[in-house]
Amino acid sequence: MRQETIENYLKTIYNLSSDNTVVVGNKELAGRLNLRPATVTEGLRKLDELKYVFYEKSYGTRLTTSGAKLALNIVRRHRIWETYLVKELGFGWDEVHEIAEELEHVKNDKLINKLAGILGNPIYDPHGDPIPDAKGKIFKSNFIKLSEAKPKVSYKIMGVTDHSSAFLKYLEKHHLIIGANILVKQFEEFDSSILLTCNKNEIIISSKAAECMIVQVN
Amino acid sequence: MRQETIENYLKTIYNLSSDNTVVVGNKELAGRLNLRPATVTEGLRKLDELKYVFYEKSYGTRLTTSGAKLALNIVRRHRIWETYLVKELGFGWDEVHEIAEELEHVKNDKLINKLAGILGNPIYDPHGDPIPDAKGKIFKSNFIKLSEAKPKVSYKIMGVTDHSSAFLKYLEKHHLIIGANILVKQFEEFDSSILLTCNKNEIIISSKAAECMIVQVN
DNA sequence: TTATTAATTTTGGCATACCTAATTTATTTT
DNA sequence: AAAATAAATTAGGTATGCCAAAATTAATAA
Ligand SMILES: [Mn+2]
Ligand SMILES: [Mn+2]
Ligand SMILES: [Mn+2]
Ligand SMILES: [Mn+2]
Repeated sequence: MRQETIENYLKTIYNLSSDNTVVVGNKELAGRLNLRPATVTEGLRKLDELKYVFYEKSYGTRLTTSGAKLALNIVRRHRIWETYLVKELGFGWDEVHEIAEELEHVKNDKLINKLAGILGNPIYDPHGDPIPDAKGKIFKSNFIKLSEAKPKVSYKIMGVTDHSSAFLKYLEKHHLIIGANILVKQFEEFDSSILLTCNKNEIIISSKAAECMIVQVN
Repeated sequence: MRQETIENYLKTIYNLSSDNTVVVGNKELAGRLNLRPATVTEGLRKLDELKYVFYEKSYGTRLTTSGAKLALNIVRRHRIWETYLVKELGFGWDEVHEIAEELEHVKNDKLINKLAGILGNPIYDPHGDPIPDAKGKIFKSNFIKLSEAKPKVSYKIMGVTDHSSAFLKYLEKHHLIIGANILVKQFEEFDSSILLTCNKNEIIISSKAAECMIVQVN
């Protein structure tokens, strides 16, 4: 298997398995990788042979220790590059994901560690995602999705789970950036939309948007 | 054809054809690309169909205008990255070529132009190779190989044509770095080795090394 | 100019990464 | 527990990028 293919599978399995607690299904994996389920079945069989995953037919897939190690490494590269592009090269947080998708496959630990060093070994990337350290250790936090927040509680925005330019630009337009403090006023029963205040401005957020926002109690 | 394959062919043809004046042969191209001649024959047929090259069977290959344009773009990316790695990230000139071989395929003009801007739009890379500007324009110089120099003339080292770590470390050990002034004392008839002075030290250089050093009359 | 040698191309194959359509297996609904 | 639906797998196929060995063409030496 091509190294880039392996890396994309492992990274995606990692992102879907929330810390290896959930087994990943073929259909969802196929969707994320822009492949057909049949293709993914083949791919997983090979990754299983390479001992990167435990693949149980018709059931699901988990990363092995070595698979998780590689996955964490790719995730580190991706997030370090995103951070470097934003902090050192002046890109917007909405334009770095695509570039990092390519840069993450450049294999050179010295390079990544140098970038990380220049950045002061950051723990979070521009989207609030935790950056594994050189050993693969990741800072564990107790963030929740905004869609799971409680009314009348004040939160701080810590991250996003959708990295698309469209979504990030939308957030920016409403000043819903990382670090911003928001007060959840109420949930609309009808469509689960949320009324909240941010910088003294009231705004209504769709449940879809709230699903993609990560917050922490203030 | 995969984009990366195309880029590697075009870049290599560019590097072998000295400004498109020489037609490139299959055997040499195969050697540079680490492929077999039979493979290159196929590849060139496809590139010809894509209008990136003029490929004349059993004769040789030249870049078309569009092929040259793409080639220049890859060369620019490669050399900008090499320069950035050395100047901004603290790598040695002997360790950047391999990394740049990967980074050069990351396609994002804004990124390259940003790096170039930070560097002050350099015209030469760490090995003395000219860097095409964003439009593909290259600064033309009248450098010669040290092997073609004349005795009793003083030169300045302007570049190298071998980017291997082994060669660059050898040069560094003898202070034969870019910008250094040397005086060619004499050519040894027997093996074409060169006796020269650099920083008041005498040193003998093999013809093989001299072939890979680019100089300019002082 | 005819050998001889070197470069190039052709032929036939192999492996990888995909796909669609058909089939099987698992999960929901009724 | 059937029936219906959804997910996963298998079977069969295409396109790409590579190779070795044989055949051809071009270049060089005799
Ligand atoms: Mn990203
Ligand atoms: Mn990110
Ligand atoms: Mn180089
Ligand atoms: Mn260079």
